Amino acid sequence: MPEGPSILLMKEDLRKFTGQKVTDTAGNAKFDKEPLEGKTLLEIKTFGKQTYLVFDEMSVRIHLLMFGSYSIDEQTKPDSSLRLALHFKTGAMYFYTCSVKMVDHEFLTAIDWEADIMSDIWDPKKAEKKLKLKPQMMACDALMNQDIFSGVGNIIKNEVLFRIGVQPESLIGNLPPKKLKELITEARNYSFDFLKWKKEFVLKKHWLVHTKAICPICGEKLVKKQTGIGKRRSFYCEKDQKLY
DNA sequence: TGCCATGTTAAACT
DNA sequence: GAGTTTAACATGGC
Repeated sequence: MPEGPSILLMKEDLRKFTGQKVTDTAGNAKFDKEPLEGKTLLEIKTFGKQTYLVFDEMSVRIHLLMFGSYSIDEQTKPDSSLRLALHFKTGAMYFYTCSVKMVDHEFLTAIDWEADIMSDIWDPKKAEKKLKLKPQMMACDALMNQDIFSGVGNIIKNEVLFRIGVQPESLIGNLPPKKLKELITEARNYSFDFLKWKKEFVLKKHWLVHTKAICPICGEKLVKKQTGIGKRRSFYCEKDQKLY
């Protein structure tokens, strides 16, 4: 389910509940849910892969992790697996298999919202600055770094690196300035392509290297390898992606 | 059936 | 105590 663009789609789905009062809560989330009852959902904010349901004094932070899911109005899974449900007059939202936490307003103000790859206020210059501070970082780790490219996940990482012809283990400091800029602009571009394809249910169809075996450019076999700090799988072409 | 994966955090190490 | 590595969590698809 969850890379940044998917989270944005979730926000769209949830949006109809903003301005409404919580009438009831349920789920096995391990915090006291009662204070939410009677509170008005003021706003829904997303930051990368995180979603914040904003109430007057507190916010609920939701992270779908690897397998999280949600549904609207109709509960599709058994009670026992329900992490959190918020009921409203007109329906309800349900979250499963996810991390749910209460956070205070200071938590929200501490977030660097300009680091969100999907945001209107996304700041590529800022990303560039952050990258230049860490020349020893591998390109694959840079893209997965949620403080720099909040919202980018492993799929986006692989596809972006292929698009710009950079081998995942290339060091940021070795990239020519032009490539570094491409890395930043394509991270955002691809995320919006991802969003569009996801909406049309054709996301997988557009993968060029992720989970693939053959390079779409030269027809050679792709390399599949765990790379970087997170040891996440990378798919790349040794011919068409240069190691800097 | 068993393995693996769109992710993060906390515990357990050195 | 710091920095680093491993484990835990949990579900669905192949």
